[in-house]
Amino acid sequence: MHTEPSTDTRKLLLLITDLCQAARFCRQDSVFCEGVTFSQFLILDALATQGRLKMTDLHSVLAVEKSTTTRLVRPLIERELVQREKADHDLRAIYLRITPTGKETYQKVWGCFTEFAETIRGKIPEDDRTDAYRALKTILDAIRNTSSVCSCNPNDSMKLKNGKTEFNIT
Amino acid sequence: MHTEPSTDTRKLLLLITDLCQAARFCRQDSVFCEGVTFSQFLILDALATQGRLKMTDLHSVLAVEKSTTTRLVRPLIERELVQREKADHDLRAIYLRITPTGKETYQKVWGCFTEFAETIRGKIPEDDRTDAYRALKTILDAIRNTSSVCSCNPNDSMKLKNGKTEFNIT
DNA sequence: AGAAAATAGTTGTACATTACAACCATGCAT
DNA sequence: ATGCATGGTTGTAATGTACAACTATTTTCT
Repeated sequence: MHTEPSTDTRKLLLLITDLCQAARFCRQDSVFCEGVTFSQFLILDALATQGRLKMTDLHSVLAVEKSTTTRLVRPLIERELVQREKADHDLRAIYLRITPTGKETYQKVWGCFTEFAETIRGKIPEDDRTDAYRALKTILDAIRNTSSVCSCNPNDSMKLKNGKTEFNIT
Repeated sequence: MHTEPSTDTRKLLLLITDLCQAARFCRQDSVFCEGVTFSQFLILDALATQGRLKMTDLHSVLAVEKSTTTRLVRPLIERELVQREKADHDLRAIYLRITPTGKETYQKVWGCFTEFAETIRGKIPEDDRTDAYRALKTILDAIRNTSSVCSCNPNDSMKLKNGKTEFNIT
């Protein structure tokens, strides 16, 4: 059986659409609680399970740019769920540690997330579960490891976004 | 074999983390071209394949709030990739139609996306492919159909959001 | 030792995605 | 009619995100 490429492309488009919707859904406030967003929960989780971490470590946990990490962490520090510590071996680095309050909050939020996770789990036939997880992981990895700079994109200097035009006259 | 809940919850957390990253990745500019974003591509696709559509129809295609639809469509109209038409049977409704320019752009972007899709497809073992797609769909649907308002969330009035503070660590 | 390069982190800026609430115009039902 | 429902836009704002510029420190190489 030969799969026609364009049909398959469309299948992937639909899947990715669903994927984006699901991702959106998972980050909704209603999934969490205590005023903690998904990213913040990930940070708390990393700190709670791995102990003291540097900002750099968080970059890879969150897979975001360093400036983004700074901004994601900020509200946690303001709320004193996380605290900053100077690293003595390197004055540039900053360690983060979860505070006792942070730990409490983390546990509550973990509770919320567990409810959510259990509901989802309940909707996946038990027999399929392991396979489904594995399959999902395969696809997600495939997506993430695709470094696609689309070939028709040689020079996006005059990209039109939201009606605002920039002309590069050289 | 009994699956321990908390382990399984963690498994789902990791999966969802990956999911969000993948979704983010898929919407990157590098996947598309012609200055069209993922959502805009979806709109063009819907119009190209289904012909004239009302804003309302797009709400469900995109699964977003109506105000969001308005804003997503706007740049396409400004760039004249899509045009608005009054519906005569209902003066409130507005029909959208893809323009010839829009169709051209759509085809180019579809090309970009095809490249992307093919790269991904190449990374999923052929035997697994059908199963993987199905499994993914199962999980995504499970997620989307989970109406989780977490029970510890009676009143999130005192939420602290991204304030602006300068760090002072001494 | 001193200059150059690399690394850690913050801030400025900007954009994408998204929602809720308020609003306007039109259509429908009682 | 009058009032509720529907389709759409605008105001406002939160969240996530990146890139570039900058500071401060550390490392590396001459």
